[in-house]
Amino acid sequence: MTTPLSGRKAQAARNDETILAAARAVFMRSPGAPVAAVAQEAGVGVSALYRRYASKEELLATLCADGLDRFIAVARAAQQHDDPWDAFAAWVRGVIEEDVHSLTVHLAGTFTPTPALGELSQQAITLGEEIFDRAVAAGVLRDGLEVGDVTMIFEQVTAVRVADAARTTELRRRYTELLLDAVRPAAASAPLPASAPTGAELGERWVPRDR
Amino acid sequence: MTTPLSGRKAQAARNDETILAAARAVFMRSPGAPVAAVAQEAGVGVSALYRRYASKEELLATLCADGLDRFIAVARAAQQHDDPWDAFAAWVRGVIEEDVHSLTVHLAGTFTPTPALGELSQQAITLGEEIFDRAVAAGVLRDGLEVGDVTMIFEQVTAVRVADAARTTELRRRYTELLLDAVRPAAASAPLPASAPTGAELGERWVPRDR
DNA sequence: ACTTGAACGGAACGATCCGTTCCGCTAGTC
DNA sequence: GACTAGCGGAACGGATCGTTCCGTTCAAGT
Repeated sequence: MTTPLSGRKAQAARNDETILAAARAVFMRSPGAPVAAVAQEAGVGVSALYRRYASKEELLATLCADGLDRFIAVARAAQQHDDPWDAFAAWVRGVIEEDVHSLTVHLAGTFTPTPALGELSQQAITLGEEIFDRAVAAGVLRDGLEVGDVTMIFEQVTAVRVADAARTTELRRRYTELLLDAVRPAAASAPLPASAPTGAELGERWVPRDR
Repeated sequence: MTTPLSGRKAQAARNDETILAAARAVFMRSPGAPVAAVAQEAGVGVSALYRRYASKEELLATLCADGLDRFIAVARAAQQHDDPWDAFAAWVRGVIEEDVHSLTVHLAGTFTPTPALGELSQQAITLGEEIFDRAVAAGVLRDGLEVGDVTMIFEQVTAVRVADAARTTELRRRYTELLLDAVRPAAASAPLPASAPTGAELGERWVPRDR
């Protein structure tokens, strides 16, 4: 069943994806962007958008679920590696590459979470723990490192951003490798100070923010 | 000359510092905060604020200059270390500790830069280069690392933030040490990909942003 | 004691932004 | 050729925020 190039239905169906892609691009760039910016990026009017989503919040929730899906897909693919370190590195690189962090955590707090989102997020967390624990068991991570640290690494690399999008990707790759090096046992010059972020600390960003 | 506890002049002088400190705290927490938030944090009315600064922009510029001053002070202090690595580490730790990055780069682009600010910033850059080059000459940094990378490290660690301020400081210390480990020669498993950010890329954030 | 005015608190104003709705048009479809 | 799903974009209403303004207070000067 190939979609015909013309016809109203086909056009509308194509718009579905165009709009979602535009929303992803825009909100990744600036999480607080107005709805009109998404419409402009997609080359459509605002009404095309509101025909599909009842509100901005619903669009954001959809995007967030989409991000979690990607996260889970990346993690599952990474798990296929035989070597625990390769799996770990593939997971980290993949999450950064797809900019999944911007799509999830940065959007969290801008809408009231749904139960479905909670389940997806729980699944993502579990997958991450599996990959991490395997790496720990294999002794390829430095002492004292915990899963929460990896989340913070995502957060930190995601903060790398310059005007040019392609260059941003390049730079993120650079610091991903830097941090992957940092996380190996050979890098440790002393125990890390303080304690890794707890699940509660990482979870607090899901509650709606005041500002 | 001790300031008397009472008297209008004394009260006003005390307010000067209270307001600046409040502004620092508020804008470090959220760079786009309204003026009223600063007034509230300082426990004064908005008019006390506008008596001292002609506009919000002027307040931000003052704060930014203050941040650059701190940066320069930290760098000068770090330079006193005999050991090049100690100097480098002290510089990085100090900048993170004082959260100078939030005070400068995060505020940049929200106001039109003044020439004086440009000079301060140039001085800060030069100081950083001196410390960095000394470390490179001593061979205590991994191959391929450049000064621009250090700025990005500041940016990344500054992105670490949780609700509790004290805990944020702790966590930032943790990742500062992680990244300091990463920049040492022992950590290098392979050359870093891509190239370090150029001066132009780092400078572009000083031009006023559209959003 | 009385006046004065610097300093201030906070309400009010006006501009801007943004989510959402609505109206008129277009172009497939029957 | 009439009908209507889908759409573009102007218009609306609410919220936010920088700035101004007015009434009040209280230390200093007489």
